Amino acid sequence: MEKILLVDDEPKIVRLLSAYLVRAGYQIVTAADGLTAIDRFHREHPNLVILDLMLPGLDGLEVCQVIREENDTPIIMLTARVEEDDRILGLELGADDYVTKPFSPREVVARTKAVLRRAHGEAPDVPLEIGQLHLDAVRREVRLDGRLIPLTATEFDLLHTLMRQPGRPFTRLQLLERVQGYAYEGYERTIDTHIKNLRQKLGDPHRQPRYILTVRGVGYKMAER
Amino acid sequence: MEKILLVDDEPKIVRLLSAYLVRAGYQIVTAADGLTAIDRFHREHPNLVILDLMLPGLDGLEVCQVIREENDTPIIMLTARVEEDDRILGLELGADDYVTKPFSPREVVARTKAVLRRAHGEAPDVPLEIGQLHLDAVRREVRLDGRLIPLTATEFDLLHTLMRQPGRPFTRLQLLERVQGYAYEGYERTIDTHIKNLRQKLGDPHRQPRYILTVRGVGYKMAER
DNA sequence: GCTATAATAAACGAATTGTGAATTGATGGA
DNA sequence: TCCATCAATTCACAATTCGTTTATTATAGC
Repeated sequence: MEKILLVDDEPKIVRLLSAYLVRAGYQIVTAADGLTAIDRFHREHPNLVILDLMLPGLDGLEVCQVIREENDTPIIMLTARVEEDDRILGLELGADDYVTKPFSPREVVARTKAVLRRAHGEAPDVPLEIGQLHLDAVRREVRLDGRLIPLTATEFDLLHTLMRQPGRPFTRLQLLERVQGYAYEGYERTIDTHIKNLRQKLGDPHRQPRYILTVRGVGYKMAER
Repeated sequence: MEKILLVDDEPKIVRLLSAYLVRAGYQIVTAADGLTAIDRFHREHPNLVILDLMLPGLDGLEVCQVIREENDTPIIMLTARVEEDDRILGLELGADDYVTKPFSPREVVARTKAVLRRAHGEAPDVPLEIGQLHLDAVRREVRLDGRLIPLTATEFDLLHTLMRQPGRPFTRLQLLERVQGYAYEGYERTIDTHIKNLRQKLGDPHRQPRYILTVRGVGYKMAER
């Protein structure tokens, strides 16, 4: 699980962002001032730092510099509105991304994901192919024998997950998490319905399925070819 | 993140352009006179220089020459004079583009993007064509069945983004980023309204759209032909 | 055959999108 | 400078689609 160091002196913002980030599956460590931030950084070795520009004591820029001198941990800066703060103009942030206040928590989560993906050397969306079943992740299209199969967003994500690791069985819980995000709360058997619909669209009878195989007692898996 | 050196002696213009460029995702370094500009240039190694023609001390042309003698960093000139001479002179001295005052910040951002794209050897602004819909990125014109369709700047950028990769769906967040700049802060569904207006202008009913297709659960995409 | 697990169909409720209208902000001219 | 205009954004509500749940039937494995 990836660890994020969240540095802000406003408890309200820390609470809000923490909630969203935890929901998105990250582990959160917090600090309310610059010195604590650097201490936590050394102790915890976070995968990413979210840093408010204005902090008591050592401010965000200084913390940013200290971190940069040590390693390449990605940094996202939270800044006041650009137009109103001349300090920002011509400033070397040294950050990987920044978000201006007021921001939406969703935006911060989105940028966090993007920055971490970049940092990991994101896996490119290679076209997947199993038998006559082709999936293009960029276009979000699935073709069977060359014919376009219209899928809903959920069905597509489900199939995509299965096709990325053919032969590996996924539990319903894993599939639910993948499809609904980490903050799932629901009935495992929802997946069954999606699988049913997928099989129908793919003309894949459950009796002798060509593509989506049932793993009794576990969940489902993709045929290997 | 790309770094831009912005050289102008009018603080108002520096503030205005900085705000727009930061919003567009660039990192800004500023200078108010020619000598400082050259100093900053050496220190900061910007990816692009935006240069006012008239500067105290060393003027823009001279700064341009100095930079050109050293390397190929792209230069955009800002000029208040309208005479042809200056334009030609500036271009002869090695400026990659020029903008005459009074200019709109949007235009400067647009040219900045274009010049940097060119500098990276990326695809030039080729005319795009889907069915009877033609888009000319250089002239920022869109024609349907040969008739000019007047679009706002945002509508144009949105359509341009979609048309550059027909068949690929874009999320509202991706479109917002593209249209409002990197540091967007806003409501995703603003995009819906722009799409609605675009469809209206293109005579593209949402029920059986010819050009802009809705991808439910994802966003929008351009038809492929 | 018995039991646990999976498949299916149908009904309900939640989420997404389209749209008109109101609001805010920028731009240009008198 | 003030006003008129246009663009961009936000909001509210209706229409639609999709996801989830429930109930029932079918099946696999012991």
